[in-house]
Amino acid sequence: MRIGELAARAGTTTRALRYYESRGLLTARRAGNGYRAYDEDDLRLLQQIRTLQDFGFELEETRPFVECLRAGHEAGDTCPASLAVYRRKLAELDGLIGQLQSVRDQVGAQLARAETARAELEAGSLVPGAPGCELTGMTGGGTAE
Amino acid sequence: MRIGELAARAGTTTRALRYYESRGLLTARRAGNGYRAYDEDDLRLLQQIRTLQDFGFELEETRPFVECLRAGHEAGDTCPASLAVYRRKLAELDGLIGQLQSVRDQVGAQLARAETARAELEAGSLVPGAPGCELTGMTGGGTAE
DNA sequence: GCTTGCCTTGACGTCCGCGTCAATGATTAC
DNA sequence: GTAATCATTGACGCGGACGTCAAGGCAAGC
Repeated sequence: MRIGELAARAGTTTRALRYYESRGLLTARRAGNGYRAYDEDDLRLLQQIRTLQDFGFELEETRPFVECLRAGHEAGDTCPASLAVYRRKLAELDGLIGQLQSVRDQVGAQLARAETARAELEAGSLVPGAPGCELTGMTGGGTAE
Repeated sequence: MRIGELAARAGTTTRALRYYESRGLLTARRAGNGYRAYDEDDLRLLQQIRTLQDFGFELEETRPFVECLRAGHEAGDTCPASLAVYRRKLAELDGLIGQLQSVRDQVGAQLARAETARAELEAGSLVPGAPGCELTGMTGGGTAE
């Protein structure tokens, strides 16, 4: 199997495969003409990399899984180093989710506050003799788009 | 106020301020010597930018807030465009949090599965006459770090 | 032969928010 | 005077995972 076919079968690009090779993952043997030659095992390595990449793992974090497969294990996550990466990633995800949730709550509170403030401004602007604070843009409740 | 003082008061760097200016946010007037000159209003603009940046907003997303303040409003989030950014950000955050939660759950499940598989392998390897599947690395339950 | 399509290596571009360095000029401290 | 600090513009670097282009070699169909 050549690089184009492998890339297609794994749903990625030849550029990515060459990049992985440059990083020391997914090394390929060469055919007589200099073309990279891959087999089904390489496809499994690549699928392992892609799965983890889709999860948001960095390339370096996939290395233990790849090495585990290269060592002959039937799954890339049976080796201790892979489990350690899983655990680190879980902790990292939990921390990140917590941060994002916190930001989400703060932004939500700001939105609620600002909406209330605007509603009061608009109510005031409808009263005769209200102060001259211009309400630029759409004054109605129109939702853009 | 010159650029160094403004940066210090806002807890950022002169480089960041020049970058904001290059993006069209936070334009400064110039003193006779060519130095940038800022006032308290600029500090408020900058604080608005920094707050949103700390929330993870992209620079472009802070623009409506800055323009709102420049238009004379007492808060940057009273204008409709700012509210729209808040709402988009909330939706974006919700989507992202959901994705991360999904990934977290999948990684957690993979970890549990792999741990179980390893436990069974180790149990098997303790039995005389077990197949020759090498368990490389730490075989015990040692938690690294 | 010719064209088309795959392959090779090498190198620069992308995105974003700056960091860092360089060379030079203004201000301030002593 | 002079040294230290602050300012200016310009330009390159970074990280991560590639995209994209260039210039050429190899293979297959007609």
